[in-house]
Amino acid sequence: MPTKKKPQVTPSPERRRELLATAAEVFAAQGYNATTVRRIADAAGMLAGSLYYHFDSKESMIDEILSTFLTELWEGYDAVLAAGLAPRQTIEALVTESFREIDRHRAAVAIYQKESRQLAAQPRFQYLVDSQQKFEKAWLGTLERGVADHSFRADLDIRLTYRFVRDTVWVAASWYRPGGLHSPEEIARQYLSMVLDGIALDS
Amino acid sequence: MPTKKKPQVTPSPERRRELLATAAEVFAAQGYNATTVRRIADAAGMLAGSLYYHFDSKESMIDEILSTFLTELWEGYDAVLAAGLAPRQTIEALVTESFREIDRHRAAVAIYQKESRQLAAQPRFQYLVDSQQKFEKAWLGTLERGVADHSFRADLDIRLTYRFVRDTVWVAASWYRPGGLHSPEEIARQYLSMVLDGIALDS
DNA sequence: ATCCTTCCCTAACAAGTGTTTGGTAGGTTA
DNA sequence: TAACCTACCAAACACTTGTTAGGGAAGGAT
Repeated sequence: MPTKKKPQVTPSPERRRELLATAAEVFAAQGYNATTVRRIADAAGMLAGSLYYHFDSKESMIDEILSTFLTELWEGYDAVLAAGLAPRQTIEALVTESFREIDRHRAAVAIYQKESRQLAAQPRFQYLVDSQQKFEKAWLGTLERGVADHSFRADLDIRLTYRFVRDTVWVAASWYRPGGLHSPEEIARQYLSMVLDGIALDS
Repeated sequence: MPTKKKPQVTPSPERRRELLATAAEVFAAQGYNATTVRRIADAAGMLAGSLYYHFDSKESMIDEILSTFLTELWEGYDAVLAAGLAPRQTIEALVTESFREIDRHRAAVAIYQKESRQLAAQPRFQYLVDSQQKFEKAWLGTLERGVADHSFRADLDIRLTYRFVRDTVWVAASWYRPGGLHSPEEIARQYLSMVLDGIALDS
């Protein structure tokens, strides 16, 4: 069989996860392109070349970081969407789940926010496009159902509303630090309160 | 005087502005670090080295793009803040002004969003930190005044509210395209309606 | 004692990076 | 006509980049 022979090495998955975690931190802090493999190796306490025992490229590092995150994210989302909740309750559950994911995958979310648009252009990262479409479908659909059953206002541009809700949730990853004053659930509660009812005092 | 002698050349300011505009587009599309000077030169129809007749570094290009944008932004903001409006009207004016700036400086805003955190670490870009602090002061102060005079809800974490309002406005630069269906003022109106009154239908 | 596997190091590579230097075509001024 | 200025090109520079190849130390298995 004259296929490509992978080198006969078997790095431990735990070590890989450790290295991916530190790589994710550096990517999130410096940006993917601005991050050199030497910088990652530094943070991991080894030399640049040694990373290639565990990964075959810098690109597959960010690939694994993002795909792992998205897999977990969709586990949560699919569970919510399958629960058959009313529109408003669905939005509440999705937002809460999102903040939990930000809590668990802060670095990955930050990377996703910054780099996904660029990466999505490459065929290798097609799953980013797929995920984004699925994402839009879920949120837009829920909002539309909510307008139909009079949970949500009908006088707003629905796409504008979608982007509004989506962005307000995910940009939180840029400033959120786990272990802060507020739990993910508390932040979700306040965000939902603002998004649903507004910050103005009705008089 | 044994100081550094600048080369005795005088590029035209109009050509500089043209080149900065194309550079800003490329920076916004590809990211600052991922953008090579050869790519900018390509887009401008010249060779990489020729850019150095007009600018002395890639860094001073992004520097000039951002500082020009911030100067104009603060002209608008300062006018609003000096008008002595009530809190709610101040917020409305600031948001509207922000969307006008996004309309005028779409590329610069996108660059600012993506790169400012990184750049702010360098002494050369200290003005980014200054601007961000002034920004926070203006918005937080207005929100606090609004809570005091019962324009805004008092049951929300004020810093969370600040980040919420700030982010919802500026992330729009990532998807906004001038000449679209909605004018900046129309987008501002809808955003304000959502932020102030929420997307839920009060029943 | 030998072998094998895991994990990292040393040292280099080719390609790409921002930048510099010297030159030059074409227009304007003297 | 000569001098000059603007705006660019051509070609190289020093350096950084991601990546590879070969080797070796440690430890468990045989």
